[in-house]
Amino acid sequence: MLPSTAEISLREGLVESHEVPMDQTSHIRFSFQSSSLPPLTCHPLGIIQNTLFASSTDVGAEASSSSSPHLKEAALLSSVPLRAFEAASTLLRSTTNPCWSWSEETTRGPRATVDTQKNIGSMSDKSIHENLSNYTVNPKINRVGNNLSVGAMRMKKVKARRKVREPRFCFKTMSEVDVLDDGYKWRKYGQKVVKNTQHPRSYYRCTQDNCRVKKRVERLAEDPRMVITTYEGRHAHSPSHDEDDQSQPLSMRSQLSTSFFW
DNA sequence: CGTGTTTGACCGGCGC
DNA sequence: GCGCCGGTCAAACACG
Repeated sequence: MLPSTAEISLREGLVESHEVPMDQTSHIRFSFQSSSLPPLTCHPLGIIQNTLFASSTDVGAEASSSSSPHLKEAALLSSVPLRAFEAASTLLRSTTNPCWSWSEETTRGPRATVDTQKNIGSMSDKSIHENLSNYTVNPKINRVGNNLSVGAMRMKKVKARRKVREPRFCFKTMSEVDVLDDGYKWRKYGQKVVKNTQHPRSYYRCTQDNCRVKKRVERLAEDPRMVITTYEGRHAHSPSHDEDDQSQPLSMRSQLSTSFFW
């Protein structure tokens, strides 16, 4: 079975060629046709997290001072994060590979409190996407009680502020293992059996300090071979493999982390 | 002993 | 107001 390919024009003069992996263990290959850079490979989950959530500031800041041509290219690309996101999205949508599908939320804003709690395991891809993209401000979030103490009111305000919605997307893949290696290190903090499903939902948090990214992992009710991974938040750091390389020069580290950015 | 997992309790939002 | 339910906490536990 040959990999499906797609070419997406990220911006004028730069075309990427992608190969979508045929199983959940292989990686997407990026080749920059209009540059002399060698092809890059990375795991789709890593791509999506870094592409979807990468801002031009955090990727670009390191990259601009880096001697790594890949990171400089990444900085260039990250100046058009939406296009890059569209590219990755289009690629994964267009593939006929049955192992991969995803649904995403492209807008950012205050977190809703209703739809986030729906059982996506029993939802279709379409309804998952609709739910994710239909989040709106819940007016109750900003309401503070009239007869609360100042301290309590402050707590309420803190809570309201914390209700800022993190970007999230869910990703469905056919896999025997529940937790796919996406390059980041996770700690499990809960497991719950949700209604009308036989399989429990697991909750994970990124182990990195000051990183509040979470993910949920569950099996699709209708098809237990499918794993639904829902990410919430955006990593403010490189994947955990790189931690061992902190003693190395920046340029070296940049090169090592390149495959996770692009 | 440090780190990660398990699991019952608890909390808060939502619908009725 | 109350009950349901998803999400989180944290103590106990397992393991290297």
